[in-house]
Amino acid sequence: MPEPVFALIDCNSFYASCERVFRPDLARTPIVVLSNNDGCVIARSAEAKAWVKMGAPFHEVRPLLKRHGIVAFSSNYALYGDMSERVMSVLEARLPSVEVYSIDEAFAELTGLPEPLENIARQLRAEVLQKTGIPVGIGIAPTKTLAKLANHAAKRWQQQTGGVVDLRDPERRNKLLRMTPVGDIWGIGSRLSAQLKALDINTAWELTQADVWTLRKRFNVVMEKTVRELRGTPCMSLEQVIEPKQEICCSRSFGQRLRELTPITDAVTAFASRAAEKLRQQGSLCRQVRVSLRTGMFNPSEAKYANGILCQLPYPTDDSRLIIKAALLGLEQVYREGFSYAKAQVLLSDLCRHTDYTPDLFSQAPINQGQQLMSTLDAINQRWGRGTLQPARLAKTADWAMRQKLLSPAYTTRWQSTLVANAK
DNA sequence: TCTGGGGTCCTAGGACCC
DNA sequence: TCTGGGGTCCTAGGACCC
Repeated sequence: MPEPVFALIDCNSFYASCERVFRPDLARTPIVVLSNNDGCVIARSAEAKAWVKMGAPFHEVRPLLKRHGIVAFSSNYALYGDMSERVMSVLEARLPSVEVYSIDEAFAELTGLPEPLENIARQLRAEVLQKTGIPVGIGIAPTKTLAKLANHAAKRWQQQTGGVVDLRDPERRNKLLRMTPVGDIWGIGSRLSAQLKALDINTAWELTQADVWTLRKRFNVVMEKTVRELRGTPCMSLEQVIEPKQEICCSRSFGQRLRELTPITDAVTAFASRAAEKLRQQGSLCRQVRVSLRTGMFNPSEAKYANGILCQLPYPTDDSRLIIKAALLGLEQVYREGFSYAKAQVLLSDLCRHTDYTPDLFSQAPINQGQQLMSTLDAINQRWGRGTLQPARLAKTADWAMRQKLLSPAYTTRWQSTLVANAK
């Protein structure tokens, strides 16, 4: 058996790069992309990174953006999702096994491909750029955790490396491990990093030198796997099968604070409806609906309140109407007068596969009732764009709708092409 | 007099990721 | 005025059973 080789392919400043593909005039202009509601900065082009921190509240950095000529965009997930599919198709066409890990990252196994792998990676990089306009970095290593690290290095020393780093050479690996802070490792967040520092483990290399069993006892198996992977022993494999999600969530901050129950009811109806749609998309049923509601958490002068409630459904279902009904019953119990609410969430849990569920003889589950209606609804919404058909109770213009003042056009979607066609 | 112990299931909460 | 959204895995501890 040949030693396994993993690659991590990661798009550079993905959301910012997507915006730039359709705005070549901004090729050298620093760009940031904002979270929903234009709340905070969630992506920065390379030039913007020097000036703006990740997660910085937009309203705080606004003057700074202006001062440095940084252009801001509201997030446009329809666009990013579409660009992501294009990038992944190129990878899947070229590589034998690909695991799409997130919207902008994929792992791949390069085991057995002809050397030098670095050349394959460089060609791949060029092809993705040429076909999609998106620049990527590629890390190569014997484990996923090390491939992540290699990818970091490829981005950090883009000029010197040409965006590709192969960490299979132990000497090169140790050199990099010694200069990597422990908190930069995949799987070590801020909490664990602080705890490790308290044990005088500051760099990735020091972590590889620590005793695995002690670490396992002090932390958990995840930590153990991380350490073993850093030492070069693969503990994680490529996962190509997409498992159905175990929870489905739809949550948004409102565009403005809401005090009255009515507009919040509208929002929760919309969130429940969207969550039910996702549920049907993956062919699952749910038994539980959790609704939660909260006020703003940052402003000290605002009265704070946060509460959630779990509603059991009488039988597993994917029917929007039942899910909305349960969510609204929950909302009534959670809502208190006198607060300014900032955000609501609908979470579907205790899921099972549609095909696995057979209602027993005496259950109250109606067989197939509403299924026809739901699939028609989904078909229309897929054909004409999300929200074409909605629950009747939803108002046309919503008080809760997001603020997205800086949204780019939907360059790539069918809905947009229809609009353009009509305009002609 | 004496008040077990082991296994399993479930849930909440903590930590992480992008 | 204004601070995202959507997930996963692991563990501890309680409930329950025998």
